[in-house]
Amino acid sequence: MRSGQLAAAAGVNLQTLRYYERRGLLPEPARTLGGHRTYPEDAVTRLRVIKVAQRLGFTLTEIADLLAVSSHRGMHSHAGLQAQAATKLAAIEARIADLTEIANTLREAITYGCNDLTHCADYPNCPIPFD
Amino acid sequence: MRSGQLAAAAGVNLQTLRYYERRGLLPEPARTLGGHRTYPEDAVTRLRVIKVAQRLGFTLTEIADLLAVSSHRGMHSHAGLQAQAATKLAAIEARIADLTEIANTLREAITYGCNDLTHCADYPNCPIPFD
DNA sequence: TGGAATCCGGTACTGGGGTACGGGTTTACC
DNA sequence: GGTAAACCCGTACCCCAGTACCGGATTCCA
Repeated sequence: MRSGQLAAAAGVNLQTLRYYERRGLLPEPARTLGGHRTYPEDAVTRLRVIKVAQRLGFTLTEIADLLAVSSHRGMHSHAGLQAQAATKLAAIEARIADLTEIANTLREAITYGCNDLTHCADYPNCPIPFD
Repeated sequence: MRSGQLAAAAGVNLQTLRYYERRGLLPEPARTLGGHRTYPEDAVTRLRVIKVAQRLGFTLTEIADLLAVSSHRGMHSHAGLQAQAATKLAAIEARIADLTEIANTLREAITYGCNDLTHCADYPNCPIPFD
C-alpha cells in the first residue's frame, strides 16, 4: 500500500502520515528501491486507532505512548489505557465543570443585560465576576 | 504608573502588556522623555476587563473588538457584548455537549475494561466508536 | 553622581496539530 | 520509452496566547 492510498483510505493528509511517523505514531514502513513508503494493510487500523484516541482527548504524545504500550505488551513503565483513560476522564470532567460555570456566567450576563464590559466593571450588581 | 507597576498590579507579565498593546487591547500609553511607558490609573481596570473576558472564553481578537466597541459607543458595525455573549454561549454549550459525549465514552471504556486500543479495534463489542 | 533596578525594542521560542511549498526523484501506464 | 502522476525530503508557515532572551538605554534613590 502506498502512502497516497493509505492517506486516502484513512481520510488523512499525506504530510500528516509523515508527521505521525516523525512523532512516533506510525512505525517506519518498508520502502521501495526508489525510497517510496509501502505500508501494510493494517496501517489503516492504526490510523483509525489514532483518530479515535484523539477524539477521546488524548494528545499525540499520549497516543504514541499508548501505542508503544500495545506494541510491546507486558510490564513496563508506561501506564495502560485504563489508567490513562481514568486520568483523562478526570481532566475532562474538570473542564466540563469549568465550562459549565462559564456558561452560567454568560447566561446571567445576558439576562442582566450587560452590554459593555468596561461599564460593567463599575457596577457591583453586575453578575460578571471581576477579580 | 510605570509598566512594571501596572504589570504587578494586574498580575500580568511585563511582556504581556506590550503584547496586548500590539494586539490593540491596550491603547498606546504616554511616554516619558526617555521612552518609558506611563499608564493612567484605570489601565488596571482595563486589564481586569480583559482577564474576565478571557475567562468567559473570548479570544484576544474578540476582546479587542469588544473594547473597541465600548471606547466609541454608539451605532457601528461591531456586535455588542449581548450578541457576542450569546454566540459564545452557544459555542460553549456545544463544546460541553461534545465533552460530555467523550466523557461517557471514556467511562464506558473503563467499565468495559478496555486496556489496549489496537486490540479494541478488533472487538465489535468494544464501546469505543471506531469509524 | 554613581550604580542598581527597571524598561526599551526586536527576535525567537513554547506547545499542539498539522498544512504548504518547492525542487528533485520514482513509479505507473500507454 | 516517454510523460504525468505520485512521492521524496526539508523547511517554513498557520493559529493562539503568551514567554524568554538580548544588548542597550533610562530612571530611581541614596
